[in-house]
Amino acid sequence: MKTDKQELEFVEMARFAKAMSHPIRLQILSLLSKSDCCYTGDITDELPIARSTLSQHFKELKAAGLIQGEYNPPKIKYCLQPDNWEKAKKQFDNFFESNKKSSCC
Amino acid sequence: MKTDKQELEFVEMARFAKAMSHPIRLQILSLLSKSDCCYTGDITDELPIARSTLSQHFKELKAAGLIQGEYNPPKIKYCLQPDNWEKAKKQFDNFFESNKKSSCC
DNA sequence: TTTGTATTTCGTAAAAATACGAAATATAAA
DNA sequence: TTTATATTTCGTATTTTTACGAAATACAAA
Repeated sequence: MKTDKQELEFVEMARFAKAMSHPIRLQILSLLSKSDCCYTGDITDELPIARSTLSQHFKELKAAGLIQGEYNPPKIKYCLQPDNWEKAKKQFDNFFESNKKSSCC
Repeated sequence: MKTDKQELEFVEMARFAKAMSHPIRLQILSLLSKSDCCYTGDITDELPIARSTLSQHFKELKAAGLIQGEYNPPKIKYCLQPDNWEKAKKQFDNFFESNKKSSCC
């Protein structure tokens, strides 16, 4: 069914939205992009939050597929995950586009 | 400071993202738009969920400012909230736009 | 006035998110 | 080998989210 397909799409999009539903995580994503899409510095210099908490946020962004990390202890290099990033962008674009503000209200 | 301004923007955007972080709520938003941005029918016909649960989802969408409802008991007419809808659209657009996939990864 | 309809609020329970500090991990540098 | 560095994992506590059924609400129609 077509409906089921869209329902699955919504499930996936909701997962991206949830990953973006915390200010810290939006800041992380923004930081990653600003440093040419990757970041290696000490990110707690930029964010007022415990390291372990930050690590949890990274974990969630990774679980949602929005970022990826190369681990070379004691450093890690975090990057946006280009494919899913593009996918999320398209889903949101499309969602807002096909749900335009109309004149009915 | 400029940073604080952006932080506030992220707080607001995170609120929109959270409102959109559940498949049912995405379906609701989608339904509203498809029925010319408003909906008056029995929405539980379309969604496999208890009425009270649905009502909670409506409440959250309302709290986030994405929808509005005219209450004429026993019916309610739900509509997208055009201004905030537009605002959310722009925030997401802008966020993905300024965080483009680059060639670094 | 009673009945029907569509919705919300209430009470409750279970699961998930958020945050922290302490300890563990893995490598580089001294 | 010891020390320093950046990060994760663990244990824990608090708050928030999600879901349901039962009861309440508010009006229209019979």
